[in-house]
Amino acid sequence: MGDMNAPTAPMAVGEVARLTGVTVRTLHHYDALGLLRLSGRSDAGYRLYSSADVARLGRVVALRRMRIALRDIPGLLDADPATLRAALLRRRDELRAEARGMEATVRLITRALEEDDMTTPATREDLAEIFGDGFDDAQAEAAARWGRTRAWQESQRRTAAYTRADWEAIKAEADANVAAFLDAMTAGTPPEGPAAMRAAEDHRAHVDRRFFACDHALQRNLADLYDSDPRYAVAYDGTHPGLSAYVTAAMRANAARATG
Amino acid sequence: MGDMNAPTAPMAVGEVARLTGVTVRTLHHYDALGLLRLSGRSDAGYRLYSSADVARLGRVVALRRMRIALRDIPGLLDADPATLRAALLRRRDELRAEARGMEATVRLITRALEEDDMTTPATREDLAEIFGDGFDDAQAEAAARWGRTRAWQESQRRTAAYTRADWEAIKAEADANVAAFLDAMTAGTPPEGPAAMRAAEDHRAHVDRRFFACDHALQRNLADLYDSDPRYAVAYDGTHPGLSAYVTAAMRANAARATG
DNA sequence: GTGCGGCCTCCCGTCGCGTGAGGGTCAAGT
DNA sequence: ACTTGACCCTCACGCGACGGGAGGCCGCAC
Repeated sequence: MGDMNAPTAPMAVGEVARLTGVTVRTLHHYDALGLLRLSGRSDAGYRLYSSADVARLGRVVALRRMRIALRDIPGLLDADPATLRAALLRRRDELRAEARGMEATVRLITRALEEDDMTTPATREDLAEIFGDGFDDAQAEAAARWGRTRAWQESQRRTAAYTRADWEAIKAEADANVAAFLDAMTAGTPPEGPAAMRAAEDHRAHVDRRFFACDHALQRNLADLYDSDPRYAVAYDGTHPGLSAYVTAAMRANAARATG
Repeated sequence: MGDMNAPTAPMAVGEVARLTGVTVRTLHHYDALGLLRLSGRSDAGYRLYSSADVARLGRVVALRRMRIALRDIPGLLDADPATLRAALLRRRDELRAEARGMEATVRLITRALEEDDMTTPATREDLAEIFGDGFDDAQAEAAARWGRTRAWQESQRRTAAYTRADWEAIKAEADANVAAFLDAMTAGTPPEGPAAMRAAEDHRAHVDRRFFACDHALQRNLADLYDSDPRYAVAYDGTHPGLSAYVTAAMRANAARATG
């Protein structure tokens, strides 16, 4: 009366797909990767899945729900619990890191939205947040020292319109530049060396684009100014002693190289 | 004395890359996409970036830090604030959704780790969590009703070893199956229609793989059993009246189709 | 015999670049 | 004048996990 072979009758892709919730294309893909050593083919070439195959696929799907990479899955299907555990721990850490990255981006966008970052100038609070507290004091002191120079006035005029996004880009550029100088110094190359020259030229271009027209003659003046201003020494040497002297030497060497 | 053209001298890719913190390859890529209408080329074919180009690139980089897709960026660089705002809001929502997905995966892995999901049988608490409270009662009632049948005993023997991961897969399969029946019913197709036949056959295969050997003869018995047990009617009809009768009719039709 | 649905095998597309291969260009040193 | 060595160029493949379509065979029902 009952059909005796039905319970173990192998299934074709469509049924397996419906049973497991994956697409037919996915089954093809897994087959192409050799992830499923499926039990056979019909005469017409149809893929046939036994219930053991479907069970195996179920474990694959479970691992995929944990976002385990396909290439790691074959090694985990028949792994001992300790190996599996280690893999899951590692993947979990990676996912947490990714999620944190996403949330950081969400916060970045939120700030951009709240503060109309991209269109309105940054506030003093923004600047303090980006560059650290004490920014106001430094600003006032700088104004007192150099407020009458042309360069300062041009800088003031230009930076007044900078948005928070601008300032963040500026800080990123400045940080990269300091890192370049630091690399050159800790590598033991002299301030006249090619690495320091590149960094000094980058620095000049940075100042020129962001603050005031700064050719190589003015770069020499800027080096003098840095040397004469303890704020710069503190900023550069705070973490790495000797860096400020290295930087100003490189600036002079670069200026000399360019102007003769 | 000063070199008058330096401040506006266009830069080549390497310098721009160092200034903005992106790679040279990225600049090539943006150029290929037409994202940067850069000001020109040198005689040798070198890309030349004016400071305006670099400023534009800076805005591109700022948007990329917000994980805005490259294809959306051209439209946002010169967009009015409202458009930009809308795009940022949309992207933020997407990122939040992605982050939530990641965290859900993290929780999934955490549970798998804590409960040794993949190797040890699930607990009653697991089952209550997956299938809802009342699972215990239902289990006891079912045992009282059908405890002496062979099918029940086989089912008990097999399910005893199922892990939490197994049960979650089972629930996913069952949900998909119910959805298939529901689709067939709401589409107005009869219980003997092809869609319902597929769903009924899937259901039989599901039971066969997961619980007890279930051929088409036994499927008919199972339909009788469903009709006789108010728990099934409640489970199926709870959300969609008439579904349980539709399902058992389909089961009988499928059994008849297969056994004649 | 003729649909129609399901199955097959390629093979291109996705997204944002990384990473060569193979070859010109440019400033500096010999 | 020649050679480094550091730039720059243009292809073009690779990645990860499939989606989707073209073109064609298979099987069951009318």
